Amino acid sequence: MARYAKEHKQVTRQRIIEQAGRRFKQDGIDGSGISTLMSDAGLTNGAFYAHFASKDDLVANVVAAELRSQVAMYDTLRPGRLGLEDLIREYLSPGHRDEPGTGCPSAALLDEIGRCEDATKEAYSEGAKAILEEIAARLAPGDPKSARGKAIGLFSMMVGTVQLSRALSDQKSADEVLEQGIENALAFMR
Amino acid sequence: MARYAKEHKQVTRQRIIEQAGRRFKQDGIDGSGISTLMSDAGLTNGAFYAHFASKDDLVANVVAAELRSQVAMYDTLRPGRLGLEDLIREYLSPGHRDEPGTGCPSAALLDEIGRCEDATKEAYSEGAKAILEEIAARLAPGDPKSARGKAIGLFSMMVGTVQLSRALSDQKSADEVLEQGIENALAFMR
DNA sequence: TGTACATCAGTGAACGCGCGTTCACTGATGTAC
DNA sequence: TGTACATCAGTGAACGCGCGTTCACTGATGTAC
Repeated sequence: MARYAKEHKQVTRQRIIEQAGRRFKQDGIDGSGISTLMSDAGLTNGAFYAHFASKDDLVANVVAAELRSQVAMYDTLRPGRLGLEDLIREYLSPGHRDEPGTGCPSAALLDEIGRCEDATKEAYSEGAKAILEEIAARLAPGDPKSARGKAIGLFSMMVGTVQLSRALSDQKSADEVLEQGIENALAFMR
Repeated sequence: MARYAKEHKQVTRQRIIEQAGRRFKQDGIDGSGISTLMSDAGLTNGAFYAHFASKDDLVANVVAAELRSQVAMYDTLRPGRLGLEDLIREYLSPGHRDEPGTGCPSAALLDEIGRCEDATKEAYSEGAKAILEEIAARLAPGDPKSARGKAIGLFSMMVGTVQLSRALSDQKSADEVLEQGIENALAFMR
């Protein structure tokens, strides 16, 4: 292999983390093996431990990165409540439901994260806190502190609704859940 | 081994299903192996295939049984909205959060169920439908049909809130999520 | 009443496989002289 | 300018282990005679 530029290894590391995020959200954390993860990143299994101390170490880094990118997404929205409404409609869309790999990590992995080791839960907690702040700031720009409780409810409902829709076997019910979910979320945020 | 009464094998099968429900909810479906599941039921691994065609077959049966017992629980509640309020407070309690093995299968496994094969998702769908009907009937005894949408929102919010509380690493935030969750659920059901 | 046999839930060892992890090695490059 | 060496990201085979699954066997009982 070539002797690379100084950032090369970090770039590779980021690629592994990014691809692992996709794979975890698609197949679950327990459902994704190191060989698959590395081959997703265009590498072989042996290189994994040059980048991470263990699978758990990767998981914590992936969860941190996934939540960071979720937080960043709030900056791309229209300002205030309008942006939140747009987000709700996109979040509770068939497109998001049917593409977990590129979607919300909470919708795809939240119960599994609850069973992970502490470092992963810490990474999740930090990201979740930032997301709740983003939501609260849009619900009540003047007083985000008091809107925090409502943000928790809105976020939980959105996550639960997508998970429910994904778990239903008939598309008609699954679609109904999403449509009702939009109404419910919009009603709740008022 | 003894030649048992006619029901004996069915009793054993039910015991396996019941114990597997606990174990799945505690360690995840992917996280629970056949040997562990059978030893939980007081048996050895070899006997498994006298009861089930495969692990997937067990999973579908466990999900069906878990949801049946969730539906049955609604009959033990106080009638109408009062019973629903009691349920919300118990569901969003630290006790429920800290004991997933004896708790709600949706809170423990919903995203994993979304990745299961169709038979499991069908079992889940049927049970979820019955639960939503129970909730809707209590929200609007006169017109449960129109309350179905609200039932979806209430159920999703409760599931998402418990998952979120379980995923947080510091107990203070985790408790805050549950407390706010009760307020949110009670506000939403009005 | 006593013996031989059929039943069948459950045992436990073994199967191939993929898991997470380790490690001796590769080979393209930059550096030293 | 040309050659020898150090670097180090990545390779790929191997480790022990637990997975889901199979199967020859056990042994306590009820039944047949």
